[in-house]
Amino acid sequence: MSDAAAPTTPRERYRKQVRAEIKERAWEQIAAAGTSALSLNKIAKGMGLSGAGLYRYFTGRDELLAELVRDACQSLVDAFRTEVGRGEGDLDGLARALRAWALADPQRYFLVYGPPVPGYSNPAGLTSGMSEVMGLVLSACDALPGETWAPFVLHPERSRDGSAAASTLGMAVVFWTRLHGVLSLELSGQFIGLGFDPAVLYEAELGRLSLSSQRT
Amino acid sequence: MSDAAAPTTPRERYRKQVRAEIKERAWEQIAAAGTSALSLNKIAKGMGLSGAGLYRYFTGRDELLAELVRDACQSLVDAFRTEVGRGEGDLDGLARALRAWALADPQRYFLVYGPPVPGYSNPAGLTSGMSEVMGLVLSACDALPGETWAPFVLHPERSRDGSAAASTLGMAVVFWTRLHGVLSLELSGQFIGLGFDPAVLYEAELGRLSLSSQRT
DNA sequence: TGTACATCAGTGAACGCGCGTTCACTGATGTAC
DNA sequence: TGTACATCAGTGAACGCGCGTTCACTGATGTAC
Repeated sequence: MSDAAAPTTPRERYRKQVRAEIKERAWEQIAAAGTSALSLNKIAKGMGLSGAGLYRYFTGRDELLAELVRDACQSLVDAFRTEVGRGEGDLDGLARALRAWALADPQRYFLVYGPPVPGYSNPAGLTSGMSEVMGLVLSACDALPGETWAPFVLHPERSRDGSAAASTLGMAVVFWTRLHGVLSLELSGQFIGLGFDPAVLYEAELGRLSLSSQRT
Repeated sequence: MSDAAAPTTPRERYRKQVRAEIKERAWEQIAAAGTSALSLNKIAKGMGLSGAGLYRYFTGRDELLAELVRDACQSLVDAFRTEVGRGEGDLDGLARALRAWALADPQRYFLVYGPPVPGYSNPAGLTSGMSEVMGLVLSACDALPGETWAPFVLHPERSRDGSAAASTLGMAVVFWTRLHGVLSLELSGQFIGLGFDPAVLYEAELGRLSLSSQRT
């Protein structure tokens, strides 16, 4: 919790603080009406600033958006790391952390895993945070008790080179796509009125993942 | 292909034609830059009309958007029905039709199954077309050779009332969420640069669905 | 400790833009006698 | 077949709005001697 002993002047501290509040209010806007509703002017007014004042802290809308995406990724990494730190870094733990993180702010989830935001190219260079997320999922898959993930191998002809990682990687992708399938439909409100309990669906898919691993 | 013998006056025919062109250009805009980029004025200019001219055909942006959503649903229903008509109404046929339909216009897919569009409330009343889509998937699940879908039953305590539909319904939901998981991530470009072939992933998930059914 | 200067947060006005939408109006197309 | 009228497609100008962004400027905060 304690900040690093970086020699921060009062001004630098103030800048960080204001930048943080700007981003906080940006998240509120996004949570309320989606990414396209993000308005620099409204953020400024909300903080008692003139619209132009924001440009002391961000060079423009694009930079703000880029940093929001980065923060979103980092926040997911943190959630996963916390889970790992508590000794819950197995597939179940990560899956539940993922769902909790997504439900806490659906728009943030879609900013990372949703359709590309019109003005910005997020999937261009895979965010460094995202590769870490994948790495944690891979670790969890690797540590599973099941003997083989053969059913999830994608390219059998490629796994011949002795790399046990091929099946693990296939497993991780299935983990990702199946949970995303339930989660994104839930966050989109597609289950409303259909009588399904999204939490049950999610746990059921998760259980089926673990089951197929314990089947020797 | 032949129109119904409705007594259409030339004017009515012309109106339908212009409305159709408006929607066509609207789809082009959405395909190019997402739903939020839909601009009535640009559509009008593109057709050589003044911006105000559009209001002869749509009461406003909302009505146009609503009709686009309806058309998108109907188009998916048509794709499914065509597949059924060709005798390919099984799970595999529907799944492939779904993917082809999605790839033909990713934004259209997201308009139906994606995050709610800011200004419009699509999932309020389940579109009548969507319930038909679900119906066709249910039929396909029901016609599967497997003896039981027990692994997919969601609420075992509820399926005690002899309704065999409980397991079928669970199966249909899993069909939906798993394929959506792969498809939506593919359409979002999330697989780019990761070395996966989305088509292979999709077929693999589909195969696993069928496999678990053939296991007595 | 006090003065001179540089740095920087924030203002207010303006720019150009595109949006959805309204309104009074023109001109062509269809209808009724 | 020709005339009088109603319907309706489309225009052009305007309204109000909010957007991102720039620019010259003010006033407070920090720094150097």
